[in-house]
Parts: sequence; structure tokens; C-alpha cells
Amino acid sequence: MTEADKRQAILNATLELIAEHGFHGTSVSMIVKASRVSTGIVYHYFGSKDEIIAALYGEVKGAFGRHLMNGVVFSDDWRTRLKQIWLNAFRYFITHPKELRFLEQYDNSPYHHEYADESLNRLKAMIAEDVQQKRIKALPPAALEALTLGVAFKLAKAHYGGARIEDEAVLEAVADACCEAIAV
Amino acid sequence: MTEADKRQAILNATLELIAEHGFHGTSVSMIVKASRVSTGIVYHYFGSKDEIIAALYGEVKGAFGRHLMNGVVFSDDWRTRLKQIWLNAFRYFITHPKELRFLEQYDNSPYHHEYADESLNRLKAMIAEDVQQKRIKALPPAALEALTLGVAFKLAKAHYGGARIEDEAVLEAVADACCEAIAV
Amino acid sequence: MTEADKRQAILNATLELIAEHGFHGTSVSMIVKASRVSTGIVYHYFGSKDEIIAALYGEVKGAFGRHLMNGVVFSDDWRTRLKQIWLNAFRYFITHPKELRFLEQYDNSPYHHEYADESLNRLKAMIAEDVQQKRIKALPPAALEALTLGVAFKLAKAHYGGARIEDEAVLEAVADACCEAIAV
Amino acid sequence: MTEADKRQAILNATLELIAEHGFHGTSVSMIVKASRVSTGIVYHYFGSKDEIIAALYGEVKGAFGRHLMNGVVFSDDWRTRLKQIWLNAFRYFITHPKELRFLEQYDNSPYHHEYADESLNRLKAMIAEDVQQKRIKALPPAALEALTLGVAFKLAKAHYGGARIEDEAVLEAVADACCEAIAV
DNA sequence: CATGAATGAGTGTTCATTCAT
DNA sequence: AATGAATGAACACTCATTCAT
Repeated sequence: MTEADKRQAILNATLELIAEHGFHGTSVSMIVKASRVSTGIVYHYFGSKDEIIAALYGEVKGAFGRHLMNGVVFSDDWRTRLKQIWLNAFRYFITHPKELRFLEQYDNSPYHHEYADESLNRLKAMIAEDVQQKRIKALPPAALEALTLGVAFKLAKAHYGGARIEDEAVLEAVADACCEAIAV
Repeated sequence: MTEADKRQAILNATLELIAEHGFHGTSVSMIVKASRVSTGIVYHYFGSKDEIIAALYGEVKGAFGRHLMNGVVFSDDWRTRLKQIWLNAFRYFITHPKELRFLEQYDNSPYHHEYADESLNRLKAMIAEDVQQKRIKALPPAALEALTLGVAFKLAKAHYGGARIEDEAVLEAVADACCEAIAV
Repeated sequence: MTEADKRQAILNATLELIAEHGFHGTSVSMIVKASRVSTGIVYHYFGSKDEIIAALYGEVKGAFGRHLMNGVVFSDDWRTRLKQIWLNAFRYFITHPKELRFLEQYDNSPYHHEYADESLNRLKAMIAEDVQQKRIKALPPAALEALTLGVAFKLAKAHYGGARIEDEAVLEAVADACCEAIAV
Repeated sequence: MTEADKRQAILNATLELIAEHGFHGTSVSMIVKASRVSTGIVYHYFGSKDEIIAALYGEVKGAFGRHLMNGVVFSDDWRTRLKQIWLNAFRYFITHPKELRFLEQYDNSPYHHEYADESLNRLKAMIAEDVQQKRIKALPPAALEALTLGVAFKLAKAHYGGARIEDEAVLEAVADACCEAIAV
């Protein structure tokens, strides 16, 4: 097992455990058991429990950002692009329940501090451009995010809460609704 | 100090502490110190730490529900009604940061189990009626909630994260955007 | 409910609870609930938890002593008398499981201090007389007790442990064995 | 201090404390203080307080069983053998007061569950053989045990209660009495 | 590099007892 | 006489972190 393998084993175990037992239900000794490494090695690669979690957050947020832009064609019109991104976000969470559980816990914890990765920056730039071009409303970025990705996130949470949306047409309708909300 | 006072002192201290230190950063002994009661009395009024939190959730959710419907005139057209409710929700959270912090932590914890209070039921009935009358889109209730109250909730969180929206006109614009999103 | 009734209700509840949950599994608050009196009244009639238990011990030991001498005819020969007493002891415990459980716990606890009631004194006098008359061996009283009542007690415990002795003839045989053990 | 030393230190301290303060008068923190280890290490070697006690029971019962058969010659006649065993049992308890106190508390607690070690099994086999050969009475095993080891146990308890039996001749006489009790 | 034994402050909870009403 | 709210020390147990090997 290489260094990278061990780091990854620890992060994987942590994600799994936090998704199942929650943030404060996951102890370092549980992580040690699940990842089949020794306590010492955990503290060798990560300085503390918090550091493991911060690293995991970076990894998950990064993976999410990369998925977001999948298949997005920058020459398409803004609605097509946005719908694609919206559906990417929703589908990422639907297919990655553990990541969703982790993210929602992290974002609502005292740990949280803003984190910007490259993909998200590109998204923000794209939206700023569309605002400039007066294709979408000149609302604060936070409002635009709430009206689009925020809705996808919320709906994915509801999905796991039992309100499953399986129908593709309904999904498209919600994505369209988000477009209408911000279209000029 | 009467019985009701003590119960309330415990709940107030708990709200304050959870808002500041988070869910698992708040110990019973911290609650005891902050509320100036003895350990024993906490367990006299509440069977466990979880019970304190559940009671607090009921209280906060109830207060929120009552605020939601403030000034809502049922004979008004649906947009007026919905905008009023949306602004009520947003303003409640803006003026009750501790309640917001608590609620978002609770809703994302393993504690969570659906809770319906009367005001929220009335809101749901109202929306069902509007769907029936084909005034708003026939989307699943979870989707409609995500596109309206979900946005208010998300924006309030962003508010505390630094993305303050002080301008009344902007707020109205976001509320309008939510209406457009779901309008037929 | 008179004073005596309350005292008795407390003692009955205590016996029941200790038999079921053991000595340290029985709290004053459990006694309070089971006996339908208030905490204050418990401490009014008994100075402490230990005092309740000491009073219960006196009551149980007294009842046992009275049963011991049931149907014993002092003019009978010593074997007849002793067998009667032995069987009385065994049967008392067989028909009073809660008392047995309580007694064995008390006798093995740091609470224990010798207790002599009148019936037991009479028994001791009887035995001393039989020793004097050289009908039974001149062994120390403790040894004679171990060889007779001690066996009945032990066998009753085994009875609840699963080694049930239902056959009357076997019982008589054990009682006879005890007589043989101490007969000159 | 090696691992085995620590385990043993914990068990020794526990035995000492339970003998003096009783079962429920012995807290984990008392064990920690007396054995000069940290709280954590107690839970590292034993999963719970109950586990410490169960381990101690196994140790004590095992040592007792080994002592029981000291110097017993299987070719001797049954009386010689039984007297030897009886005296071994009595002397073990006389010289191991803490073990006696512990054992009597354990056997009368809700913890208790049958425990068979090899020495005790050999003893049972021996007795069964003697019954078969019609050397001793065909009474239930529980009755035979009560009439023999039960008496030794009871007498040892009385010993600590003040009824000391120092005279070797008396001791032999009681052992003989037990033999007479069960001899055909 | 790697291990896991060791630490001890901290956790949620219980409980015998007191005392204002 | 009677109540039960109130107390706080004590309980069994956990856990992030350290460090000798």
C-alpha cells in the first residue's frame, strides 16, 4: 500500500462513515478500523480529525465541480448550458448519496469556510457574462445560485427523504422553471 | 423562577449554544452552566439531551410556521399571497439567525423526522389548491417547495455567509422570480 | 392510607424490586413509583435507603423465623423436630422466591450485620439442649447450622437455579441426611 | 509494566475493592486509582466494568478449582478423597477471604451464569461414579453438593463472621459429618 | 515509516437526599 | 403530614491525540 493509497483509504472510510453515522457519530477509531490502517498513520498523513474532514471536503467539492461541467458546450445558448449544468448537479447528488450527506453536514457545521474550486469559478464567470449580456437578471450571485443550483441541491435532499422524482420530463420541467426564474 | 421559566431558560440556552458551537459542540454541562440550573433539573424536565433538542425544534418550527402566515390575506391573488409568505420566511430567518442555524443543523442530522405543524399544513393546502386551479405548475410538492421556500432558506444562509441582501427591491425581485418559476 | 399502610407499601415494593432488579438496580425513585407514595414520605418514615432495606430485612427474617417453628411439637424426638424445621425452612423459600432472593443478597452485602429474632433464639436453645443431652454432636453452633439450615437454604437456591426437587421422598431423604450428619 | 502486568493489576485491585466495598460499592474510578492505571487503559483491556468482573470470576473460579484437587489420590477410598476435597475447599476460602467475598457476591448477582471448569467437572464425574457404585446416596447432584461443598462454603463464611474454627479436630469432624450425610 | 498502548478530560446520565411550599 | 422540584457529586464510558517502541 502506497502513501497515496493509505490517504485515499482513510478518506473513503471517512466518507462512508460520516454518511452513515453522521459527523459526530464518526470517531477516529472507527476510521482506523474501517480503513485498515493504524492510528499513527492517520495522524501521520493528517494532522487531526478536522484535517481529514477538510481534505475530504476538498476532494468531494472538486469531484462535484468537475461533474458539473460535463458535456457543457460553451457555444450553446445559455438555457441549454444552464439546464445541462442543473441536471449534472442533480444527477451527481442522486448517484452520490454519501457525498450529498457529507456535504450537507459540512456546509451546516461550524467547520464550514468558503471554498472555491476552478470549475465553480468558471461557472461563476459564465453567469457573470450572461448577466452582462442581459440574458439573465441582474440579481446578486448568491440569489442566482439559490435559484438554480440551490434548487437542485434541495431537490436531491428531498429525493433521499422519500420525495423521489423518477420522471425525466418532471426533472426537465424543474430545470426549465429555474431558467424562467432568472431569465430576463 | 417558575417551572415554565426553567424549561424556557434551558431551551434558550440550548438554542444559543447550538447556534454558536454547533450540535455536537454543545454539551449538557454547557447548557447547565448557561441556563444557571442544575444538571438534575435538566433531566427532570427533559428525559435526555435529545429530548431538549426535539422540544426546541418543535418550538422553533412552530414559531416559524406562525410567522409564515403573518399578514397573508387569503382572498388576495396567489402571487401576492406567495410573495408575502416568501418574504415572511426570509425575514424570519434574517431576524432569527440562531433559529436558522439550529434548524439547518437539525434538518441535516440523524435526529430529523418529519414534523408538520398547522401553519405549514395550511400552506400546503393553499398550494395544492393553486395547482388544481392551474395557476401554478403541476410539479411535485417537493419541487414547488424547493423553488420557493427553499430559495428563501438558501438565501438567508448566504446572507449570514456574507452575501447580504439589504436592498428591498432586490428581495422583491427574487420573490417575483420564484413566482415566475412556478407560474403556469 | 394509614401510616402503617404506607410503610408496608414501601416495604412490599422494595422487596419486589430488589428480587427482580437486584440490590443496586433498585433506586429510591423506583420504590417511590412502585409504592405510589411521594419521595418525601419515604424519607419521613425511613431515614435513608439503607434503613428501608434494614427494616425489610427484619420483617423478612421475622416471618421466616415464625414459619420455621410451624407445627413443631417440642415433646417429639429430636429427629422429628429437626426434620420438621428443615422442611419448614425449605418450603418457606420455595414458596417465597422474592424473600429468598432478597435474603441472599442482603447476607452477602456489606450491609449485613447479625440479627437475632426470637424464633431463631428458641431454635438455638433447642439445639444447645440436644447437644447437652448428647443426642447431637458437640460441634460449634455455626457448624451445626451449616449442616442443617445451611443445606436447606443452598438447596432452595439451586431450586431456582433449575435443579428443581419436586419429589417429596427425595426431600425427606435430604432432611434425613442432615440428621445423620449431626446425630451422635 | 507489561500488558499482562496491567491486566493483572486491574484484576487484583478489583478483587480487593469488591471484597471490601462490595459489588456496587466499587466504581471504575476506584479501580483506576487503586491499580494506578488510566481510565482509558481499563477500557482498552476490558470492554466494560462487567467484563472486568467476568474475567475476575473466571480467574478466581479457576484457581479455586485447581486447589480443590490438590493432593487428591484417585485410588483412595471415597471418604478419604472427599474429606481431602472438603478440607481443600474450606482451607482455600479461609486463606483467600477476598476470593470468598467476591465469589459469594457474584453467585448471588444477576451477572451469574453457570461456569464449568475442568476441575469441577472431574469432581462431578467422581461423585457420579461413587453414586453408581452405590457408595454414596442416589440424591440429585445439587443435593449432594449442598451437603458437602455447600457446607464448607457456608462454614467459611461463618468463619469470617466471627465463628472461627481453629481446631483441626473439629474441622475433620465436620468433614466426617458430611461424609456420613451422603454415605449409603 | 509504522504501530497501537496509553492518556485523562470530557460525555450523557443517575440517584440518594433535601427542603420550600 | 405531605409533596415533588431541586441539587450536584458520582457513575460508566468515549475519544482525539501522543509517543515509546
